Amino acid sequence: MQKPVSPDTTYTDLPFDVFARACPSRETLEHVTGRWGSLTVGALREGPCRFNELRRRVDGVSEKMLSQTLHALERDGIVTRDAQPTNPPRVDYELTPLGREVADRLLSLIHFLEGSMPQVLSSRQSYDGSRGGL
Amino acid sequence: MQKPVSPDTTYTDLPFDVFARACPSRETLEHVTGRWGSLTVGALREGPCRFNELRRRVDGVSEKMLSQTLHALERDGIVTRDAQPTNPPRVDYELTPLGREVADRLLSLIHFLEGSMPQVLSSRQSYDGSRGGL
DNA sequence: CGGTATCCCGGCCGATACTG
DNA sequence: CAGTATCGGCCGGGATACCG
Repeated sequence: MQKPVSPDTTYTDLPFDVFARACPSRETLEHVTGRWGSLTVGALREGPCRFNELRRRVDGVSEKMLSQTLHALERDGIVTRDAQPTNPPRVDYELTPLGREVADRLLSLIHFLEGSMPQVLSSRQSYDGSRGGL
Repeated sequence: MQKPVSPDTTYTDLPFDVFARACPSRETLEHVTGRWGSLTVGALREGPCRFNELRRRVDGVSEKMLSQTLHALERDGIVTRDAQPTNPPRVDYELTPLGREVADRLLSLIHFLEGSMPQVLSSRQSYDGSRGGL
């Protein structure tokens, strides 16, 4: 799966291949598909959102992890952060055009999986049953 | 994002919503998008594959993690395992029809991200630059 | 409201050794 | 070849406290 690479070239010169250990695309994929990354990007697809509203959309995320997740996504250019210097402070997060493309592909996967859960749960039962019965 | 749920119903009666904390679809999403799950499913899209061949396709994965990942995916009905009782042993892994659908959506995301890496890397530079320069 | 700093535990994950 | 078993570190991530 890895493409050959001559020793003195860097990955930035080459097509990016996520299957290669050293490729930076692997980091971005992990930011986007990580435990909280996928849900955060998916939730933002519904529109711009403030911090605590986002926390409510992504059920179960802690302040710390949401903050970390948003910083990583902002750094990668998936999300923009708009902080207004008002009191009380108001910060809006929003997907970039790049982020919207990512979100659409992610949501396609998410919705497909949600729709496949009956099949998945049934498969789990067979698997667990055949193991327990041996 | 979470849908209201009356106390005495279980999630299996309801549409599955990955944004709700207790929804089992969240586990499956994590199996499929996890650090090694996404790469394993993506690699298997190229066709059936034996264990060590798969290890080579997914650069950097350990035996232990590949084994764990494959078990979780098999349990969820994403991957089939075909063990032939020969010597030396030969085991082929293959995507199920469900797995192929998942893989296509995953690869759509992966290929999009690979193609967006110049933009991502440039965004990272701006982000890091504006932080370092303050 | 919208965060950051600190503490700390569980479990992810790599390394190694062993089995059939 | 295709795994399983065990050990240990390290870090993801929750809880809490605190700041502007």
